[in-house]
Amino acid sequence: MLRVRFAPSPTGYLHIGSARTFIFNWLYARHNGGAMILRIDDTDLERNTEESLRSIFEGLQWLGLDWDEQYRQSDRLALHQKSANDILGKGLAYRDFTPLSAATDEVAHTGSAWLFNPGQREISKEESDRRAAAGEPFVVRFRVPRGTGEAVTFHDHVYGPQSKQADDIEDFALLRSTGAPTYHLASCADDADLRVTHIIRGQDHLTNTFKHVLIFKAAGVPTPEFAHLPLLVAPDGSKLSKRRHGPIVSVTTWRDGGFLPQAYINFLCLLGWSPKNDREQMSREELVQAFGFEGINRSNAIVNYTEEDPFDSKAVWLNAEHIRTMPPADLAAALTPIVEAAGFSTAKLPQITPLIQERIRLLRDVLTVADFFFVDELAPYDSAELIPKKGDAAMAARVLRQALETLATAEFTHDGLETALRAAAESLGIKAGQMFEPVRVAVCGRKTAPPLFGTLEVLGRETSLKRIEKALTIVARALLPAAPASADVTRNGY
RNA sequence: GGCGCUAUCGUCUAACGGUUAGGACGGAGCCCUCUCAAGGCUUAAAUACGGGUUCGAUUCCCGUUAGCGCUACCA
Repeated sequence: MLRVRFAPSPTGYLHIGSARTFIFNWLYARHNGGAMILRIDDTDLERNTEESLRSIFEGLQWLGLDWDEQYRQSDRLALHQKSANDILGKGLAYRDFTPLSAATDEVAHTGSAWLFNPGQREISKEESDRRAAAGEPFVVRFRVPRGTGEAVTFHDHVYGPQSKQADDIEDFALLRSTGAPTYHLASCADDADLRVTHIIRGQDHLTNTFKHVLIFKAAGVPTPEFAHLPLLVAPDGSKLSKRRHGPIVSVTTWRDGGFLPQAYINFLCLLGWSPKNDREQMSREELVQAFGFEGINRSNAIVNYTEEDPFDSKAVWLNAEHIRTMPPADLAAALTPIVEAAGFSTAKLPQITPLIQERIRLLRDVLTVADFFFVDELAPYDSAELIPKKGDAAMAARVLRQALETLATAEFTHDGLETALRAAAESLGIKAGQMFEPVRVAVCGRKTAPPLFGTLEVLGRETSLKRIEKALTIVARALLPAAPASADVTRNGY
């Protein structure tokens, strides 16, 4: 049975890179009918926060991907300690009694790589046991084989065969002086105990894997398969961090920015993985179907963003593609919480949605693209906006008066409105566009808006007429001769 | 410093050792059109550098350069 795990440590919000690691693990599990394990790696008591834990679950919940089993490392300390003591008992690890301060000084002053503290490896079992029993503090270190010329090797499903001289690996810690396990030990002990068959994680763990292979061998358990993922980095190539790159590294920022989870997952998958057939927009099912280690890339991928454009343009495009191709009813449902949060009624959303579906790229765009459907009173706009191309204020006034008359009796359907308004334009002897433009501005408050007939239909006769009347008064004011008495008004008007 | 990994358009990427180096986003232009979108068409834009191996290297090998990672009693 294939088993994979995602093991975040609750020391921050859910990071975009972590989300992708989760997604790749999930895809691999689902593609192969395996089990997905969520393990909270909370062995660093000092840095763990409940807030962070909440944020991780919040992010995963939004992605909408499930898992089959869930564990918390802090519940499993006994297992970790037993594992470390087994290795110690076999003589494959040793106690290091070097005081913490002395050790750090050593590291700081040494120019070359630190490998182990002098003298500690040679302490006899008897002396070691005696000093430990006497209460002297120590850390348990792995006894990395030295001077034997042997290499630690493993095969990575993404990076291929990996090898490193044991002599280049330092005697890393297994247990701290508090008795708490280190990440390396806890991670391996749990992976073994949970029978994880494939470890899929960030490439930042590639060199740690040599240590892990050593631990698995020492523990006498089968070594899992490995697949390391290229990292997600900032445009300057540096690691994405909240401090340097801001909220863009947090999954919730994308959620709040108006991304569909499916589109976000789709985008993340395309960063460092390719289906190799030029497919871009893919559903969750298609991703599960297509996913495999063969498509994973080896070089880091940049998440493109700028101050002005916080979201990668490809992510935005992909989101728009998903929005355009989803059933309107689903889109309306996705839009509902956003419209509600803005304090508007969602009653007309089902009719509004088809009009904006191919015009919004992020869900929150509904608030800027369809605002005029929701408000009672249009925001003030410049009277000049009402003047049609190659026309003047007088033409605008004529158009609006005609529109008032036409719309008072026209059938309020898309086709009925189109016929009526086109006929109205003809009767005025102007181009259709010259007719539509003032009406559009009158009912939408701006020139850029969804198609006019559908818009009028959704707005309804009453609101449409009211807004056109209002526009007419605005034009009429602009048409007033510039009499001395109204000079001030005119000047202020502009 | 030591060790490890990586290197194709601005970005994401494709290319059994043989292609006019392909696609997508973004950019530019044109078409369609009631505005905006969407859609269609066109276009600019890349194999980091230097050596090999080979009839032939984006592809294999070596070196250089650059970037990233690890080098903690963090994960």
